[in-house]
Amino acid sequence: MPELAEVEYYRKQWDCGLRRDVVRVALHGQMRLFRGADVARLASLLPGAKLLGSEARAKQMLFRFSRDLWLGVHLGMTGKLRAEPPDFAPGRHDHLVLFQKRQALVFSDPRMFGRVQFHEGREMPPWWAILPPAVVSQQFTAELVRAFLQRRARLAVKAALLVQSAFPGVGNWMADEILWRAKINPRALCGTLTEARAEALWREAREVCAVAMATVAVDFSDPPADWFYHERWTAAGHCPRDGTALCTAQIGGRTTRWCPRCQR
DNA sequence: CGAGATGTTCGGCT
DNA sequence: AAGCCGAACATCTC
Repeated sequence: MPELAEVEYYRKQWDCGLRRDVVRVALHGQMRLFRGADVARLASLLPGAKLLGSEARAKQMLFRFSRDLWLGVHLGMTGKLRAEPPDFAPGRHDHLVLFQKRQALVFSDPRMFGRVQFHEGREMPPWWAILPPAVVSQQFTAELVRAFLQRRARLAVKAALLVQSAFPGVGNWMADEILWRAKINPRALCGTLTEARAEALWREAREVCAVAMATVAVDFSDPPADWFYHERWTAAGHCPRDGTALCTAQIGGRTTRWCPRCQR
């Protein structure tokens, strides 16, 4: 589930733990989720540290603690964050739980495609600092998109939208939404897009991200009623613009839906 | 019961 | 050699 706006929503689920100490940590340290992380140090250092702040970027989150400790979380396909009462008993899929006096901060992920990273140091972790500029930011220019499309000239535009180094935070449903709004066929090769279409792609990417952040990210409410989003889930989906039955195919390795009439 | 799921990474092929 | 594609990861749901 988690793309850009959903990640921001889940980040806030741990806000109730801000400015409070971690008293105990429970984790499934042997799981794949913790690959590359020093689990022993995480478990020994976090108790006694205070949660000071958090931030979401693209599909990732960073939690900052006192004592120069940092926790990175990627939700993968099925990851979630939530808060539970302080006497919470972790279930099978609750792979990391930070117990505080008044609540337990829980990270769960049944499929375990997510990831937990642990960093010690005054500076934010290097893997966080190198994330590309957000799609909604000033630095995300039409020129940047145009250059990327040229570099990936032989790649289907749908697959291009899923490249995180170029469109950070965009996932499968957002990619389909962007293409529908820009009226671009998902199979079109990046190198064949006219300048005007490249610009439309850039503009709609920003718009979809901005509106998702204003709706989904706030309370997990649905995007606006006239979005393609609502039709793309249903087997017999129709184009919100012209009523044409939607096409379905695997493009860029992912299920893709589009309107064969207005997306050329 | 089989197929597919809103993500990433790796290995093999061109 | 860069870049593209499909498979793998592990579990749940429809």
